[in-house]
Amino acid sequence: MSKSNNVYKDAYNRCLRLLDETKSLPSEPELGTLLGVSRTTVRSILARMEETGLIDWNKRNKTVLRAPRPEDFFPEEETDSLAEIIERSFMRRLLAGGAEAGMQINELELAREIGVGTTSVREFLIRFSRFGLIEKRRNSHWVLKGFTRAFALELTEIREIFELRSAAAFAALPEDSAVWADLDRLELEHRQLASEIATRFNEFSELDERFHRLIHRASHNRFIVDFYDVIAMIFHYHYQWNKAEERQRNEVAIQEHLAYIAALKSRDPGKVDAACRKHLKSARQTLLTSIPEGRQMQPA
Amino acid sequence: MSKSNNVYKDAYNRCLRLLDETKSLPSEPELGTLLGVSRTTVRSILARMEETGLIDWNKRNKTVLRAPRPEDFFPEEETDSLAEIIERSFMRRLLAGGAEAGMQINELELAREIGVGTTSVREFLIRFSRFGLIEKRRNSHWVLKGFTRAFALELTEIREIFELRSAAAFAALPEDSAVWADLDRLELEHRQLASEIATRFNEFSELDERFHRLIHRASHNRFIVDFYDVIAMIFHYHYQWNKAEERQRNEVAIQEHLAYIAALKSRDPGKVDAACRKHLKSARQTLLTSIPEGRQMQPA
DNA sequence: GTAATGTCTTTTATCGGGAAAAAACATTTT
DNA sequence: AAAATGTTTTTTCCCGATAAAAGACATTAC
Repeated sequence: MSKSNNVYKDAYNRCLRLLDETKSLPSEPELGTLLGVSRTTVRSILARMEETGLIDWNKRNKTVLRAPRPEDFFPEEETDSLAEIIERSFMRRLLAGGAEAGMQINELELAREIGVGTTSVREFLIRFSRFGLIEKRRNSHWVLKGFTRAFALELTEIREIFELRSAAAFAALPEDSAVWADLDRLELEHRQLASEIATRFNEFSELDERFHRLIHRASHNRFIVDFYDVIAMIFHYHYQWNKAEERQRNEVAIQEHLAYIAALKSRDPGKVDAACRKHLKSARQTLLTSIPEGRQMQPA
Repeated sequence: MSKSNNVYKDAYNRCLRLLDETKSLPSEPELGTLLGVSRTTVRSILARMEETGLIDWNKRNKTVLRAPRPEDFFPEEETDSLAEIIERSFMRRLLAGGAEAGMQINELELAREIGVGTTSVREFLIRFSRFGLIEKRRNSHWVLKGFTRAFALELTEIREIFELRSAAAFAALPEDSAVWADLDRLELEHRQLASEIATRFNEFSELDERFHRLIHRASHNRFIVDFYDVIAMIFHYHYQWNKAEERQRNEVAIQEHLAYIAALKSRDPGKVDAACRKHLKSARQTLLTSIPEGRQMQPA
């Protein structure tokens, strides 16, 4: 079987959405950039679109013949990369409970249960290990360290160090830096979301990530920027898992963000520090309350 | 070929050194713990030792018949794991120059040149990516970010944040903590090394790592502890590469460590902070001077 | 002559297989 | 009965192979 063509399927689906907007598609290289794939994949997409009568394709001419129908799309689950499938499956087990600290992780068993090769699982575990939740025993199995209270505290400690620093760096950026426009745009999005919170509260998670990444980038330090991957990952699954009071929490967070943005715009270090601290404190609280107190990691 | 038996060969060599010290070897499980391998490997070792007339092996009885000779040992290069081989080979290229920032890294080519399978190279690159020197383009090649001045500055910035924090935590540890004994032992080792600096200056690198790891552990934060892997890796290869003024540098560093240790023992936060800062500053300087000024990373 | 399309080559992502090493189970020894 | 040895099973590590995807080169269109 070797390799699934999820890249093609995902790009195909995204390309279908373009058909609604135009009467004819752009050049192959242009489509490639637009969809983030190579020309090889673009040509496969065009070939299929011609086959299914969606477009008429003749060299430079790619005329749209009809609007895409629901059945033209590939099923969602076929557009995920193996890495995403493995990650989701792994995180589900991890958060579903029964995943005690100290437990062994078996590559072969994981591979079998998910229905993929061992190589993909190995690569996933190696990549995943930087999140600090698992650890490798040389020439042997992986050990689960567990999504514990200790983990959350260690994670948020670093987050707070890094974000306070990044926020200070952000506020010190020159007037003509492009980030101020980015910040304005984010502020607007926050206000829009706040006004429609009743129906759109679940969109906050994505906005949250973009906001914090913008701030972290101001550190100009790859280790700080990369560390946000760990935070984003944890919060991503945390949000999926723990929906209790979601709307309420997000409403509070939006207001904190707006205060934080105002502080950044004031460029007053003291205000920035205070607003940042306040928000981080409640973020930590949210995370901590979702972790059951009972089980603690055993000392090694 | 599938898998090399380097674990066996390395353990065999280490086991040979035990023969000098005793008249008979301990039980199989005990040997396994001692050598850090499974009983399966222990039994392979014993089997060969019997074959080559090194021991007489009969059930619980493992009598040493003769002292090991140089030709009994497996060649050093056969005892390295594939991961180590790939890492060394990769770092040599990286530091040997000609490795410009932005350059592409080709898995297949690397695998061919080192003479290993692509899987091992891929796994290495994934593991290595957390050091911040390379980056993956989705569905495509890796990009070298380069061992640049910017890298060194970003690395040392984090190091300083983490170590100042860890040092403060260390000094605040209770009197009865085991770390104070560890620190005393390290202090002694420093003094011994200082007195024989003329002949043993190249042993400093290893002592340096142990010292800093001890301090970082006081943070009780896995992300801080793990980050020292990045520092250790960089300094390890940096030391191998840049031997200029090595003795002089190490002599200074030992004195700084001793002052740092004294400050920790005083448990005076102000003194700790000052001694730590002073040492980190000169460590940063050492690293920076070894990096050519000229080439800078291109903005993305 | 620039930028597209058409064609061919190389590289990446992933699997299955096989030897090395670990782990589990059964049996013996003290 | 605790701990060793003997035996069998399982898992990890690593390679080679193959389809998907990217990339390079050749050709054509404007």
